[in-house]
Amino acid sequence: MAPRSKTRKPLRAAPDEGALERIAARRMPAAGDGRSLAEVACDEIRRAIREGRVPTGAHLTEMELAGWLGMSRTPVREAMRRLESEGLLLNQPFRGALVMRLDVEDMQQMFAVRELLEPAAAAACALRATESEIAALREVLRREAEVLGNPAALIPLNRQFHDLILEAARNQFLKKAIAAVYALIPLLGDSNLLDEPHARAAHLQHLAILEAIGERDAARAELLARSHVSHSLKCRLARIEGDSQITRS
Amino acid sequence: MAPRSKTRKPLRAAPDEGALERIAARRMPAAGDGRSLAEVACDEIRRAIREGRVPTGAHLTEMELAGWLGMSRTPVREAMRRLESEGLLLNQPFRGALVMRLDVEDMQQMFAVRELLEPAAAAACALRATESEIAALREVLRREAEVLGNPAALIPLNRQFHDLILEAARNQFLKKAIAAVYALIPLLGDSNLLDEPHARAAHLQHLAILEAIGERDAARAELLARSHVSHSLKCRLARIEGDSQITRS
DNA sequence: ATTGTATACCCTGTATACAATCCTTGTGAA
DNA sequence: TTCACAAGGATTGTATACAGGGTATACAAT
Repeated sequence: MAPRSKTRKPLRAAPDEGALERIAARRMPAAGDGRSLAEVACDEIRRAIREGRVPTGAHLTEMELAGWLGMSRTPVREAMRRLESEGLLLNQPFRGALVMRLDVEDMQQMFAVRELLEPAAAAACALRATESEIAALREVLRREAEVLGNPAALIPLNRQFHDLILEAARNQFLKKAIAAVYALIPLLGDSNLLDEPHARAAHLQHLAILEAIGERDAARAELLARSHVSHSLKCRLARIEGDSQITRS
Repeated sequence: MAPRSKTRKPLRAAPDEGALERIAARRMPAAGDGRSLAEVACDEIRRAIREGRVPTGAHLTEMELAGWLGMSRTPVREAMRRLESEGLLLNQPFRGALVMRLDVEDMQQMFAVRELLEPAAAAACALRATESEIAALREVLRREAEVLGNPAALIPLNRQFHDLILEAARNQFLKKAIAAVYALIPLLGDSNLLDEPHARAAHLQHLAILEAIGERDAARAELLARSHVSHSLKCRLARIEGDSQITRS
């Protein structure tokens, strides 16, 4: 089917000089921890974007990232395609990719959808969560209370709280829809939870939501979740005066 | 930040011997129509799934698909990763991929989320659509009326109607969330619109929704869109007695 | 000085070679 | 008979080679 004329050249004809460094820097597929290099690349790039080390609007090339991450273009390429489909990168055919940029209006759109989806998840959770799932939620909030001043510990717990609710809502499509929105959160820059007063407020809201869930009061859980999202947006907007990655429009 | 070592080689130094065969077997990236092979592969596989030529639950390997599509593993791999992230394929590390399978409960979950998102889109559309967008919607429905018995023509128009509403809703995140859900529609098998009575009913519902949008009545548009989705689910459920790809649980 | 054209270069898109991993299966011993 | 374990095959994960597209720049022509 492919009448290619094969002037088969040995691909390994590269001169041996530098072979030592090669071997020393040998990378196994799925190195060590079972994660593929493509996954590593994906996470690294995402993290760099979230931390602002790669500014929004920056131009990225496969070779550049491959050099930075110490791997070949193939897994980098895969990672870039994935980030593109998540919406973090904007691919320009034959010309590399741009780091997506969100303005204030985009952020408001994002929160508008979150105000739709997260309350639905809370309500479904109130209806369908098992007792052990509710116990797990309580445990997360108990630990959350202990680290309100420590964002590095708090942020994963916050994430876990939301993930557990979503899991208990028993709807893979709700999960997918929310994931599609959450994917762009790295573009928003620093989390609200870096600010301790807001962290305390958010924690209290979590407690209230969980209480409603525990009482199987779906309507109240829904309402509280909506105001939780809405409060989070207000905090973000208030902070935009500062150094956020979000461009003021 | 680009530690590229440039061993600048003359790219034009290719010897002329064998040039004829090369030209005969020429493969261009982004062949002809501007679409990359990876995109072609993605669409082909998706289509094969939708049409049931690849049954749900089937096991796929990269080489197999590469052979079928007449291209190398690289673009196929890219396509599979994309379809995996859409949720159509389930990747099993080192073991290939499975075509995802939805049961009735999954379908009900999907429609539950659509009942949340599509009414929101209709409402936002009613608030924000320009007059020319509304005119475009009218035009689509006018053409829809003419092909109610011709699914091949009807289905793209139906899609266009929903896309135009989504576009007019002016919310990229709503768009992303709905896209995440729609991505799995190919797994549902045959469209409801193959059935002319249902096509007529759906068309009438479209007209009603558009009328509400034209009158800028967001609440009514929302309500009508919800019942449109709900009706669509009922039709799907009624058809599951038959030959659907959906497995009865 | 400005515009048209050729050319060189960077980067992507694709193919293929190679390495690592997983699963299967067969063989041996308890 | 059953379990442990090793060898082998199948398939993915990764690296690299190569061709083609897109753009900028230099040079020529007006």
